Amino acid sequence: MKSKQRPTIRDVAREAGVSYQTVSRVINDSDHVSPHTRGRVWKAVEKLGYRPNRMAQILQTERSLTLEVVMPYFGFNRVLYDMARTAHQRGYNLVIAAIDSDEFPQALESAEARFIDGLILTPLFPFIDDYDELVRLTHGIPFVQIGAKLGAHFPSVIYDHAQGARLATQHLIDLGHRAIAEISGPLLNYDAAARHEGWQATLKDNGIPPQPCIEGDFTIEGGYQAMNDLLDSGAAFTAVFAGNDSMAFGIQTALRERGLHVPGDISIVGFDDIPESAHLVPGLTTVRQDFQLLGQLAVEYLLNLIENRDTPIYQRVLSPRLVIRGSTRPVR
Amino acid sequence: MKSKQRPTIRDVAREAGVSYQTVSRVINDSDHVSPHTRGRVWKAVEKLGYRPNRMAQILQTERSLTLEVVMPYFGFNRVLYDMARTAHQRGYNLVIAAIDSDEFPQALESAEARFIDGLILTPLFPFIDDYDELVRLTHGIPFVQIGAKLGAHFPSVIYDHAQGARLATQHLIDLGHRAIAEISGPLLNYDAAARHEGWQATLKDNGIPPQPCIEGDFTIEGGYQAMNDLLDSGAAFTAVFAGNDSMAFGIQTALRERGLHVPGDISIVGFDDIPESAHLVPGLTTVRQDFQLLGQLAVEYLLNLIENRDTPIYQRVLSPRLVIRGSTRPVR
DNA sequence: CGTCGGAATGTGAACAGTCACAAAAATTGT
DNA sequence: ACAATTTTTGTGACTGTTCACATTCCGACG
Repeated sequence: MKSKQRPTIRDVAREAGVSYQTVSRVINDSDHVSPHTRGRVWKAVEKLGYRPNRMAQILQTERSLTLEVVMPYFGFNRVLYDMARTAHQRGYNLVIAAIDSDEFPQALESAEARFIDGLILTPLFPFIDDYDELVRLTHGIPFVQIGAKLGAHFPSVIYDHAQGARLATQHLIDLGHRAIAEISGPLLNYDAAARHEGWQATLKDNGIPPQPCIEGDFTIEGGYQAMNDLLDSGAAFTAVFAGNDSMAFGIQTALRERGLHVPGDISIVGFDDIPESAHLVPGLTTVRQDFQLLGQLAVEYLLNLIENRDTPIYQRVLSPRLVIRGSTRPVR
Repeated sequence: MKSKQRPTIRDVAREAGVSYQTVSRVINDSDHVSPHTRGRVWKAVEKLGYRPNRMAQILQTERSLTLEVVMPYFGFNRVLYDMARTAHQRGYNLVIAAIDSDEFPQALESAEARFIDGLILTPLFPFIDDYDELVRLTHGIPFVQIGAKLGAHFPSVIYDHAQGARLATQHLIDLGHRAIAEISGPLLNYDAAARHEGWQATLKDNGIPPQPCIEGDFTIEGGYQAMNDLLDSGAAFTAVFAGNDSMAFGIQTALRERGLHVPGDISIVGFDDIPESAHLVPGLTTVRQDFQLLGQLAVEYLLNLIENRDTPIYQRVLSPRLVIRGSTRPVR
């Protein structure tokens, strides 16, 4: 009696007195196995504590039931867990490729070698907006991009950031503001750029001349720094549109240090509606995105692409909505 | 000429005019291959665009170079990305098992079947504090637990939360506070319980009678709710120790709504030092933990356990530190 | 009563590598 | 120059599973 580490399909077959192929059929829930045999096999599986060797299965089937999120530090960390959860519910695993942008091609090579079934991508340098080019790079592995450019012709799930920025800016204009500065996110980020354009367009549509804008980096400290720069520049404004809520936190601190009151002197609108924003003093008026939903939709779309070859290719665009709190007030 | 999908090691061998074993040696950077042959093989690899099939390698070697984080929703989401990054730097992948507590045993079965090399665990119901029991459940896969109980005799990386709570409470006492309430985290969470004990012990050490405590859930809304409950109970206090910063946000809102001023009427100390805390008004005095460091140390320890069989088993305890900001002030 | 159809089961050959050992080639010492 | 040694290369077997196809079994029907 040899004591092997792990029982194999053949051990189970011997135990149950059937062929290994029959065991394979049973564990794969295949048709054409008599209930009687099925029972015997399961009993043997139970008795030996047999678990199929996933790697052998993957080697044979070329399906790993694994999705990979390829993303740089910058961005969507907060959706990771929810994506993993959605994947798990459909029987998939989710692995994170935490890469620098220049490792993108290698990461995709590696994904192919590991039989990754699908990819969640974020926009990466250098930006690639061509579907065929992306298909080539991903070696034909189905993918969905989050945070893609509006209008991209490949599978993607995004928020309409320009629209969100329009809501925010119009809200300020409706309150009588005309001098509306912006602290934008990094403009080579599509989301940041779209918000920036929405702000610009809304000003223009309302006959307001161009207003000052400083580029931040989406962090609290970056917002703080940018607002100080803006104040130092001597620009006059009664309201600020912040590229995201984190920067709004820093902006608010910078204003307070200069003796400027929110919303008495300056109104602020943010973007994202992170949980803390409702509890700032005053509460932050902001544009809400549901990141959890975004991650969930992206994974579900990806799974459909994997499991139904004829799933159509589209861009799903979600509409953000304005949440009005205490940080905005009619201009004096 | 058959046009196979993917070139295999044998195709490369034929192309380079060597045996498949030699190709295997070259791609594994093994010794005893002449520079000349090595060159020929690499050229063939290049020419055919050969990439080793990871699944075949794993099947044979029983090493997947993959770590798995097994965790429920509750907890350490924010360290995911940093752990993935640390793993990546050492050539490992990281997969997330986003499970409910009752799926714990299945998750570990599955990990074994996928030849997961190491596990990052968080405490899960039912709590298991026995090393041998954990080894049994994990099928001998090396693991490191984060957020383990202080004094646990298995590989773990934690902060000393009781110590952090002592720093926070002593700080309030030094400011003259004696009526120091607590809004704790969920007490069956080890971290929350340790903070709670640190608070209690410090009061006792200073000859202060037991103070009111309400159990929250670590969320902003939970903190808001708990503080309202505390105020409704009619308890008298001049300071609050919050189980974490998120709850401190909710607590501050609740106090403000009741017309109580921070720090004028009530001082608050939080725990974690999330980035937003510095930008609350007033800035939140809190106990700082470096989550990034925690994740990084856990992954590094895990990799050592995997790669050196004789890595000692220990609990690494990090010391949090108090960050004093505007939310605490001497008692009136 | 032979044979036909369909369900149930079994067999050989992949899948793409690595390991252990055998064989050949190159290097060294005497 | 020849045996001893070392380095380099090759061969057979094996990892655990699924696929494609072959075979057996069993009742029903002409």
